[in-house]
Amino acid sequence: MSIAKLTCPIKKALNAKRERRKEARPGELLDAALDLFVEKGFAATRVEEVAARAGVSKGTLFLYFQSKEDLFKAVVRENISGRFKEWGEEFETFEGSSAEMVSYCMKEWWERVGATKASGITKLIMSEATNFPELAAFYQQEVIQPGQILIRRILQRGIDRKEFRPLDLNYAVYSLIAPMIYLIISKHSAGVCMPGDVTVDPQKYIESQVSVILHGICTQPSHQKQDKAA
Amino acid sequence: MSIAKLTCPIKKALNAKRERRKEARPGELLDAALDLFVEKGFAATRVEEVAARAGVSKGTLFLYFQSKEDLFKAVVRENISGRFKEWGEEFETFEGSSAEMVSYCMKEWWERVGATKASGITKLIMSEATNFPELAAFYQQEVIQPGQILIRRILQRGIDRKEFRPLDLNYAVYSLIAPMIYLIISKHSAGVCMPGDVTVDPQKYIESQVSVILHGICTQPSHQKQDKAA
DNA sequence: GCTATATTACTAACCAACCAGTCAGTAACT
DNA sequence: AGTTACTGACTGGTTGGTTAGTAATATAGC
Repeated sequence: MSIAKLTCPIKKALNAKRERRKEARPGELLDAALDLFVEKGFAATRVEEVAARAGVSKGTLFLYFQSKEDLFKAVVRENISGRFKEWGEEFETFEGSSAEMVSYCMKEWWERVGATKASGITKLIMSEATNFPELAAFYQQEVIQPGQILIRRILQRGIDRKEFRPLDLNYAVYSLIAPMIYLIISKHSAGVCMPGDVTVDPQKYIESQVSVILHGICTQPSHQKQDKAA
Repeated sequence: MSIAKLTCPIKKALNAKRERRKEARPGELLDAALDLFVEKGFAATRVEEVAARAGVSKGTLFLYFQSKEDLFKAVVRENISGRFKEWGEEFETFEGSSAEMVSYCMKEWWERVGATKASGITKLIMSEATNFPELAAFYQQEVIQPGQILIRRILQRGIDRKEFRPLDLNYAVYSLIAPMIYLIISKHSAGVCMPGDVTVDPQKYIESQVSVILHGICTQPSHQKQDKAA
């Protein structure tokens, strides 16, 4: 039906070269999807726009990913999952005090995750969890749980060594998590969290948080006398 | 055009009584809108569903509110703005130590705001700020700024009285704000933030946070020796 | 090297469903 | 008989996903 319409012989003659690059397409689509998901969220991102940014048509996208949700999961796997193995290993080999460890982890986390596009995915999940429960469950299992386990191990180490006072880990983990998540939300919420007239520097923010937390959980002040110069 | 279709004489004869209640409509619509905005977010909420829950047709909603955004702003004004006057007055008349004040404020905030539907609006704004910049600006001005100012005053009071050590207020405010916002996000994110297998009690969460924070900012332990029994 | 044929990566028109906002028309009040 | 609160069909626009059809490449035969 409607054969005549199917091809537009006039067309944009320039750059209309149709390329075949089966290998490169998935990666390019994932890059484009990450950008757009972070920028606009899951629901508000149009698959056609993802395809356009990757330089292909919408049809091609559905050739490589079964659905929009499938595309999203692939983005998560590509950009976030799999980092925890590396972090766990770093935990094992860390040499300093537990206070130094907390400080180191929070600063490194910012550099390696918080400051990157990947953090936008975390914010997206918090935002749209209720509307897309399947994605939420996926992320919970793939990212949140491993992350919490790692943080518990750090605190447990400090308690075992008597560097931190006894803490209920079920709640104390959030003393580290909450400020980090808040920083992410701030970064991706167009200045709603932090007023634009007072510029907040992430590094200083983290230093301030770490300082309060360490004062709050260490047994002796001496334990947290690390880096004053930063 | 198409006059015949315009009325269906058969119709659902039962409960099809058309009522005229000009006074009650706006309030009922605002209640319904609050529920649905909190439950599904701004973009995902359908104005027709809001109207249906309020027991009127979509057309009636647009009789009372110019647009969906206008409806949202009305919800914010109805449920959140205007509380700060009352809070400011409480600040003036508070008698205890600043540590007690911090503890009192955070617990009261949970009861009066965090635990109510109103907190869903805060989460919604964080989530959709980038997609609806006008709403974000509105909320920033109407809610966030007054809130931050109040928190600064509390911390400044502690510093002035030498109960808290000297703090850079531009960053220290977030030691109080971040855990509260994180609690809100958790509450409205279908268990993504806090794993379902470990039940987290908001009261205990706040106690834990307050404990760490006060250990972290007080000059002497004696200053924060308030309520052990809770 | 050149043409014919087969394969498949890719495209874009299309569909069905959805939705904010409008307005001609209806019925409940005065 | 007039006023107006209220309705619901309609418009114009959007979007996830499908599929018939197109063109770039590979291979074979000469």
